[in-house]
Amino acid sequence: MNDEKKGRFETIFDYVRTIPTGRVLAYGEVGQAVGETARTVGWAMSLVPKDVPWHRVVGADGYLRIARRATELATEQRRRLQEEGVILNEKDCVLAEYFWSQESA
DNA sequence: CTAATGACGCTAC
DNA sequence: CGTAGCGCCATTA
Repeated sequence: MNDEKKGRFETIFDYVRTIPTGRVLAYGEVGQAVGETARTVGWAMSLVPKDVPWHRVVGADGYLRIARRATELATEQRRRLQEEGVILNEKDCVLAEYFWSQESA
């Protein structure tokens, strides 16, 4: 245990795992919560394990920033979100009401 | 140590 | 509304 040498990812992964179903968060929001920047979060997402709901992480404006690099993954992410009850706009944009807030519940 | 990259965020044009 | 550039930080070569 204690493999903290893996990097800062562990902190980010742990936070993403705490995201409830039907809710989403932005890279910057997660980064701010763990004390890292959006860049670091985005990097961690590329190495995120399967036990982490990476599909619940979207852009700060609610759009799937991933679509810019991997449109195929964006389609899969969009499908997963809808299965969890998250509705997306015609532009693959998540409604602000789906953004999760620790103080909101 | 330097250079390049990356699933970001924002401003500028 | 679309594209480009800068900042910011971590990882890899």
